[in-house]
Amino acid sequence: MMPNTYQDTAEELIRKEGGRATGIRVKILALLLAQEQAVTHREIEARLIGQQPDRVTLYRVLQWLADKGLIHKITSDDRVWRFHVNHDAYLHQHAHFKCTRCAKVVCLDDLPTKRHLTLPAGYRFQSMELTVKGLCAQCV
Amino acid sequence: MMPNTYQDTAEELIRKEGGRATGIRVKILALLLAQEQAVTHREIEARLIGQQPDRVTLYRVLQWLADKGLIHKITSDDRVWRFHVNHDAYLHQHAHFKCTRCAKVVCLDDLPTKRHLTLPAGYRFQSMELTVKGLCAQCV
DNA sequence: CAATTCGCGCAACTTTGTTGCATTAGTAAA
DNA sequence: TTTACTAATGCAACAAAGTTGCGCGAATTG
Repeated sequence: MMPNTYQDTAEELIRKEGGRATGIRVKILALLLAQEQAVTHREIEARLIGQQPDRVTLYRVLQWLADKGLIHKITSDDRVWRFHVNHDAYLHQHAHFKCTRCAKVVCLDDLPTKRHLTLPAGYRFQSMELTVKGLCAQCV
Repeated sequence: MMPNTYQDTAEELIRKEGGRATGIRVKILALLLAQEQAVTHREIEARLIGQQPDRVTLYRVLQWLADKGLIHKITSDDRVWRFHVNHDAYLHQHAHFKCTRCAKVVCLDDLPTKRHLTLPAGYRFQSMELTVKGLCAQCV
């Protein structure tokens, strides 16, 4: 289910950022590398079988990974952060999809161009967050 | 600062929805009618001078107003709901702008067309939430 | 192998929002 | 105006998500 490659990749990525390759850090990042969809703090906690990690540590590891740009945090309307690995395709800004039935969140490839938007006078654009809602293939 | 008209309008709108024109309901909706930008629960609490409303009541009034379509809830990355009156211009779906310095949130007029988005096969579109981030005119 | 210090784990706290229930106060009818 | 009905309020307690402080252990470096 989760080959060693993920563990190895995780360790390599962490070292490349100058961090210590802690057991937990490696396990968390490896787990994230193996996920298709974005996962919540709770889901990660539940899937770290065998290992029962401290909640605070998990929060801090996730924050660290996000700060280093290895993963990204996703806002949602349920006030829960979701996390997803920054694959090459997602290094740039991209939209997210959230299923209104099963609450699954996945990353979409693109973002509509910003020139379709007009901001009030004097406002400066920095970035945009787009979440598409609907039904995923399993819930349709 | 807040003419009676807002109170009167608020009372009228509430009755039109079949609700009781309670003192607090009227005051809250009147306050929202007077706001340019979207406000948080906390901000409303602070601005309801003289009246020190129960937190729970405030939450319930806001939820009721949202359920009746008189206001709308806005999601944000700081896990705090913001509320804004449904003026005519905002009855349809629209985008929101959030200032990354002062955290101000305002409603934008439009939403880019959805035809620029491609969902994975089998996924069904329902709606989209777009938040533009940047600096507002005061913070530039 | 020893020293350093980064990161973990525990405890306590904060913020935001919700639920249950008794009481109050709008509203409409007498 | 008074009465009766019930929607809505206010209190207390709870819940979920996330944060802060701090001592200790373990990953790394020399």
